[in-house]
Amino acid sequence: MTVTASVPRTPRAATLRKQEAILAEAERQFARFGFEGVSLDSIAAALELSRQNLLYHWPSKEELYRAVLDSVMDEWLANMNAITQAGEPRAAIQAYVADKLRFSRERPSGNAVFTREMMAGAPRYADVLKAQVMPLLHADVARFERWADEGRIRRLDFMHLMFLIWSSTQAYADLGAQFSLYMGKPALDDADFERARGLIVNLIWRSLAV
Amino acid sequence: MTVTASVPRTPRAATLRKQEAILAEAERQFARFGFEGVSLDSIAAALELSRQNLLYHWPSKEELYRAVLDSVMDEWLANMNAITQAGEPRAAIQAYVADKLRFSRERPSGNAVFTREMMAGAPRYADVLKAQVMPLLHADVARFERWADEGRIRRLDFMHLMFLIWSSTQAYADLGAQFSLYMGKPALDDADFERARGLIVNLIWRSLAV
DNA sequence: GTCTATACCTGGATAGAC
DNA sequence: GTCTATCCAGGTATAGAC
Repeated sequence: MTVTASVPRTPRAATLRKQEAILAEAERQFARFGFEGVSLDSIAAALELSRQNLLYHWPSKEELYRAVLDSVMDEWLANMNAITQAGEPRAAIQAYVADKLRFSRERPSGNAVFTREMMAGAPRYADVLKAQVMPLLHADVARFERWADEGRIRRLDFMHLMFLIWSSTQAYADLGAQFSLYMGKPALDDADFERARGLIVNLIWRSLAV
Repeated sequence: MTVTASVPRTPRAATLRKQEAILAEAERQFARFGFEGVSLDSIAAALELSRQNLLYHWPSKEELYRAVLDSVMDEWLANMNAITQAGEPRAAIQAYVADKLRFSRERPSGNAVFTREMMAGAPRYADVLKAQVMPLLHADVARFERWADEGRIRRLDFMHLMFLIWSSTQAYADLGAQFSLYMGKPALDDADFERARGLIVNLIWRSLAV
């Protein structure tokens, strides 16, 4: 009899850690090059794995891609309740913009994967976007409308306002590399995000305030 | 002797028209699926050409891709002088936002190809972006600074203001399909662009006006 | 200028040994 | 759970006939 049998060779924790590493690397690469621009080989190579090993953990490239999107969506949904939860318009704007920018700062790749998917017409994720994002958007717009009805904010085109908030904050994830290049620095820092936050919030609030 | 020899079989005009058709189709496909997501076959098929014929007109896929970017850049540079040319801040903002949105409306694919390239870190076009776009951006910021010095506008962070103008207008090209889907219509129409223009201009001017 | 044929490679995915 | 071997589709690009 050997002692090896009693020792668990591949603890579940290690496997989970590896799968998370794969997800993270996949997210990074999909963000830059899109679904078709990434090969399983390039993901595996970055982690010093073989492509075959990677396919052991996910049945296909597409499943891996959807797993990345699911993971981002989970975090996004957990963070993006700012407007509908807030009881007060100004606080809602401040919280929403700050949350969105923080998400852009902390998970730029995850954000960019989404943008790419949407630019392509969401061929692999339209169902989730329509089921999850669209209702949130309409709820936010409705909340603004109610505040306008109550005379607490001026009435703007709130749908397009949401598009502006969304695109101007998202850009700090998708185009952060370009922005920093144009400003002559290696990467965006906390101060840049703080300046962006201040500018966006002030711009919006100056137009909303009665 | 035959008469055919005296008749030019392939007039230059037809060739040019074909090359323009190729460029246009390539732009449309690169916009949606990115450089790697597009095959020469799919471009050729859409034009009812063979891939080989396509490669007769351009030496390689990469050359075709750069030709698309060059073509977009030419038009962009011709349109984007609004701020530096205007003598008056409010007119400058109005013209700039209107021009940028019009460009998003008239050439959404061209705009999207650029966004994709920048998201990837401009692996195939960084030289041109640095040489052409960056000086324009800094000139625009400098113009705002001068107007602020003269007390004609309030001082904001003009670099980030440019980022906001850029991203919020660009979104109507890159994400137009998503926006229209969220609004429950088949495509964005003139009224949508007009609403976007009004919102963005008003938002900015309310913060700039002294 | 356009076509057929072909070279050559990359990439996703499966089978099976260990 | 990881590796080697292999299959096969699709892709870029070139050669050469017409």
